Amino acid sequence: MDTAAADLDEVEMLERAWHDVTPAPARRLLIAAVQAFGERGYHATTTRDIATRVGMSPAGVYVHYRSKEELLYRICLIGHRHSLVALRAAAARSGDPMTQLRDVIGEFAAWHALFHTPARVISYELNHLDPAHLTEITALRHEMDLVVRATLEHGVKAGVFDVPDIPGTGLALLSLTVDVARWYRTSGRRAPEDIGALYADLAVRMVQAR
Amino acid sequence: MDTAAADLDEVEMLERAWHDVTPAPARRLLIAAVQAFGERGYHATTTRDIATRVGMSPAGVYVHYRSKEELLYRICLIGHRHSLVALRAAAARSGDPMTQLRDVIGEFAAWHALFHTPARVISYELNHLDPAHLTEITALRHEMDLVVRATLEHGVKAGVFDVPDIPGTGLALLSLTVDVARWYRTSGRRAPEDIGALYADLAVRMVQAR
DNA sequence: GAACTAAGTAAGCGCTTGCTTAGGATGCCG
DNA sequence: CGGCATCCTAAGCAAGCGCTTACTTAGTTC
Repeated sequence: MDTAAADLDEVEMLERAWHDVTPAPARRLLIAAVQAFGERGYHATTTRDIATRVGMSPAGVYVHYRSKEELLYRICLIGHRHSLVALRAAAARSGDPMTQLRDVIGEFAAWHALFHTPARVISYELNHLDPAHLTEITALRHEMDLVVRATLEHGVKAGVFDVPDIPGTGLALLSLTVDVARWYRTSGRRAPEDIGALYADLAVRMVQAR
Repeated sequence: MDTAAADLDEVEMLERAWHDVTPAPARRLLIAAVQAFGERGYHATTTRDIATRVGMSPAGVYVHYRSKEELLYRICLIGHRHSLVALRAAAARSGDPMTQLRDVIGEFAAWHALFHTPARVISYELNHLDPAHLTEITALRHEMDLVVRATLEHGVKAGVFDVPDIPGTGLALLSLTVDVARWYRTSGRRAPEDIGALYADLAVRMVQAR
């Protein structure tokens, strides 16, 4: 798979996933910001860069967004909301603890690969948010923690998981999936669903008695 | 444990671990850069900030380093060398595959917690290096990959590990340890050695037959 | 057609940044 | 004591940054 084409795929996916960001130029700016922030980092990205990516003048950004920070805030908000929706949907799919764990970890890992650029932004650039925004986003991140932890508790209560340290294991599982965004490359040899399958398998091993 | 005191501990550890960076003002600048880059990110850190942290004028930085990028390069170099040394020492400690795996993963995870600020810099800011420097550092990172992979191969060959996908599992194990630098807080409830122990346990579970 | 709205531009502002230059201070050595 | 090396400073430069302002254009409504 050609990398430029894969990047185009990610843009297309974002256009679809973020179709409710309107008007269209505002959405295109937000997606351009994701690309730029993901590639260069928030502070190394200029508003001129973002504007140029969508064929606007630098002042065009301010027609739709109050500031550069607002772009980041919006990205973090929509990115976390979407990943939480994906996570919760995966958790709700099965009542069987082992299947549930496979679904939760497998799909979350795949999500981080599929949307690796926004995932990178929401995981590594969020510290550049204004304090109030950071607090809000941190709370959303904590929600993910709770979903994974509930999945482990479910398995322990059902007597099929052996997890001596639920918070620690939950943190490790979440950590595994989140870090996919750092190392994943569309030019790499593993497709998102393969990563998901591998991680689901490893998660199951982590909760079983030795 | 008080956070400011713990940060001071990290500075002291770095003063000791980096004692061969001379003269002393050069070392103090490098450590100040680690703190600043770790807290704010490379691009959001000014040379004035770094200089001020060690009580120098902004021009003082250039007495010892050619550029801001050279600070980052040096940090990445020394950080990776030290973590590689730690990793290899852990791998060499035992000939028993299971113990070796516990040592490698447990101590690497603990290292990322203990030195979480430089670890954060070398994992998340390296993309801001000049291209030639980035290539060099990327090769060092690849060395870590090889150590972990060799550990898995050792166990598989000895017939005590069940790892269908060695590269993938190696990547996941490395990913687990590297991501400690992102989430670890000295104010958190887990000490580095506790994290190491938890991760060693999870690693062992990941390589055993289900 | 006039008024308004939405979306955008060109120009520019005030400030910041990484870095350079010219010079200074201190300590050491012959 | 003079020369040199080391370590540093004050001042300033050129470029760039996020953002503002005054204006333009196109579309819509009455």
